[in-house]
Amino acid sequence: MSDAVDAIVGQWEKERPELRDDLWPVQLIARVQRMNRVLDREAKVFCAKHGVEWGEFDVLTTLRRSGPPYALTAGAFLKAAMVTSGAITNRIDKMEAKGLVERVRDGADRRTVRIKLTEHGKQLTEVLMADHLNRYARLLGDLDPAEVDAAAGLLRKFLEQQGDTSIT
Amino acid sequence: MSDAVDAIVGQWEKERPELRDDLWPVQLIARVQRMNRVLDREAKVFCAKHGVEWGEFDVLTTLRRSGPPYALTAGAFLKAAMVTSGAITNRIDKMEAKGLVERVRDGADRRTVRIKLTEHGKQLTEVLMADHLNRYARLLGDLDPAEVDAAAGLLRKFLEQQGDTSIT
DNA sequence: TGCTTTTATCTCAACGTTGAAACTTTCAGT
DNA sequence: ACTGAAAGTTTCAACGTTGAGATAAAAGCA
Repeated sequence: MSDAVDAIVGQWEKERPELRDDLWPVQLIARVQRMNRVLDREAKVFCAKHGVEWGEFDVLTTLRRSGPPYALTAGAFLKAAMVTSGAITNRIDKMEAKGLVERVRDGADRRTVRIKLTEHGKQLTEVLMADHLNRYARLLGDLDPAEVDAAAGLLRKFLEQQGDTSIT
Repeated sequence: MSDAVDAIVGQWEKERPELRDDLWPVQLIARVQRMNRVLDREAKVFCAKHGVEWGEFDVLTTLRRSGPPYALTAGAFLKAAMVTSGAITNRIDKMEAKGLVERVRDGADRRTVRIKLTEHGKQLTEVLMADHLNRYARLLGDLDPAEVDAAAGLLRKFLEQQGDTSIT
C-alpha cells in the first residue's frame, strides 16, 4: 500500500540518501497538506450543491454552535476561522446580501459589530449540518475508529504546542 | 489538554446533543484543516526568508527530487502540487523571470513543455532543503515518533482510498 | 491523406484572501 | 476633561488560484 507521499519520500531517498533520517516529518506533514486539499475540494462540491460558499458555511456553523442568540463579533471569527479580518468583512458582506446573517451594532461597545444569524440562515444551517456530518462519516467510514481517534489525538498535541487552543 | 477543536466539538455537544455520535470525524478532519493552516503560515515565513514563494518552493523541490536532468512537464506538476493548470503556468512564468527554471520544448512532442531547473535554481534548492527539513524536525520534535508514524499511516489509508496514489 | 478525438499547455476574467492603512470608539494615565 | 495608546472593524490594492475556453500538436481511424 502506498500513496503519493510514499512516492515523494521514495524519490528523496534515492536522490539524497544522506537525508534518509530527516524525512520522517514529511510522512505526516505532506499527508496533512494533501488530505486538506482533498477535503477542500470535497467541501466546495458539497457547498455548491447547497448554494453557499465554503467560507460562508464556516460562518454559519460557527454561529450555530455558539448557541443562542447566534451572534458573534467579527473578531471572534478571526480565530475561529483562522483567516484575516478582510476576509471576514468580505464574507459577511455577501452573506448579509443573501439574507443569511445581519450586522447588529449594540450599545455596549460601539466599535464591535455582532454578526447574527437570521431565521433563514438558521434554518439553512440545520439542513446543511445533517448532510455535512453524513459526508464526514462517509469520508472516514472505512477507517478504523480507534486509529482515527489516535491520529486525532496526535494532531491535538501538535496544535496545542502551536498555541491553537482557543476559539474565542 | 484541549485545543480549539475540542472547544468546537464541545459547543456542538452542548447545542445539539443528539449529534453526539456523529461528531467523531470532526475530531480528525477539523484538526487536519487547522494543522494545515498552521503549517501554511509557517511555510510562508520560511519561504519569505529565502526570497521565494511557497508555491515556487514546491516547484523547486519537486524538480530536485525527480533527479537528473531535473526537468518535468507542466502536466506532471498538476498532480504533484494538486493545483490547476493556470496556477502552474503562473508559477513557472515568475520563476523563469527569476532565473530559477527554464522552459524547454524538446522535439519528441511539441505540445509538452519541460520545466528545467537552472544551475542557480538547483543551488538554491540545496540550501533550502537543509533548512526546510530542520524546520520540519523542530515542528514535530516534541511528539512521540511512534505516534507520528501511526498518524501518518492512517492518513495514508485515507489518501489511498481517495485515489491520491501517484505523483506522475 | 483527411477527419475527429485526445492530450498538453496557455490565456484570462472572476473570485477570495492577504496585509497594511484608515477610521471610529474605548481605555488608561495625567 | 485631555491626550495618547489600544481595540474592533472596514477599506482597498495586490496577489495567487480557479476554471472554462482557446490554441496547438499528436494519435486514432477510415
